[in-house]
Amino acid sequence: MAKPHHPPAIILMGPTASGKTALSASLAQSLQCEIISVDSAQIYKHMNIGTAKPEAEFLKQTPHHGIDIIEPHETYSAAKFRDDALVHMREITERGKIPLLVGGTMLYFKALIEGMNDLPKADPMVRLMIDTLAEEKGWPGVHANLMAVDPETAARLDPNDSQRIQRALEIYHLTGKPMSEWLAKPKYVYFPYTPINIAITPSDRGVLHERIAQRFQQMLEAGLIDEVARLRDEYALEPTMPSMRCVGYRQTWQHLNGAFGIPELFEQGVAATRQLAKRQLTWLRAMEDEREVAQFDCLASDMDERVLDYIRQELEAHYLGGEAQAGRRE
RNA sequence: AGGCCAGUAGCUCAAUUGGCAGAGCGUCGGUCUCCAAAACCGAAGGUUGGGGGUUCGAGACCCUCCUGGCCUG
Repeated sequence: MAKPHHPPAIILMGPTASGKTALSASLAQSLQCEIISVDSAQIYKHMNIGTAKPEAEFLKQTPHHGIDIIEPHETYSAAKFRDDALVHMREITERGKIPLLVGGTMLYFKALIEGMNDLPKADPMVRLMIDTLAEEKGWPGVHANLMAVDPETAARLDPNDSQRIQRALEIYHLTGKPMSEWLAKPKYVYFPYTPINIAITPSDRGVLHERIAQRFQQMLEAGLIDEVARLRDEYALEPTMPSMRCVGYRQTWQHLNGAFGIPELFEQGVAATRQLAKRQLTWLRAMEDEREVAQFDCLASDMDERVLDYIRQELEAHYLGGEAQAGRRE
């Protein structure tokens, strides 16, 4: 049986403030590629400063996808990302270019590459209903309800895990079947590409923390507070919306409400970013255990060249080496 | 110079009448199937400013020194 020779896709992962954007700009100069942003915050229009979007010039000279695709009051999901990304990847490949997926939203990477089970999409009405229930009896109480209809899922969830309890209950309400039953079915995996997995991680967390503080300071100087104030004026936003729960935006929202002054806004914003970076690094460690991921130190001065060398070497191996690659199948 | 107040985890602060030094935040580790920059779980961390004393037992009481703040001259 002939193995399919899938076209390449570069998977570039890294925590916030690790230099992904600069690296991708550098790679785009040497490779025929288009960029797909794998970032759950850069999807929002008008949220530019706090999400550290690439500069206009870079956006213009290299095609980008997945940036500025929804309004701040709208919602997105890992499943939508997967669908969108697969379309972009096919089109980019058809244009004879390489898709360069860059970002720090690790669940999106996982959803794209490993696929997802066929589950119903989010239903705002059902979620509202469950939220109301939670206000009455608390999440442990809702967890008890889940235990009655889907004991298997309830058992693996903490009684305070609001979002996952809600999701599990939502699936039950929508389909009449417990989530555990849906997850037991085989997962549809479709990723017809040869991934070149790259993780850029800091050899020294302290230095990353310094970068994070520096960058947040720059965001404040660039007008982050004004950006959020304007968003609040122009859109009917709530602090519970995903866009306003983004790192930096949540804290600025609180500052605008008078919860604290700018020094504390800085401290809290920086701390939230550090926590984000920590969770991203946890994801990366787990992913490295499961598939081949080349690691590079994002603090090294020659990171860009090293990554480019690695990519060229991988591309050659896949294309000239002939003997290739088993497609990912499960 | 004299008087008063304070000093406890990285930070902000708790700790009946002297009775096993705690919490929140931060930090670190982890979980993750349609909100994921989200949500959740766990862990580490202390010579209670130093030294001496009283006591079966001191973060607390006594003496002394150090540091910071306030008041007076």
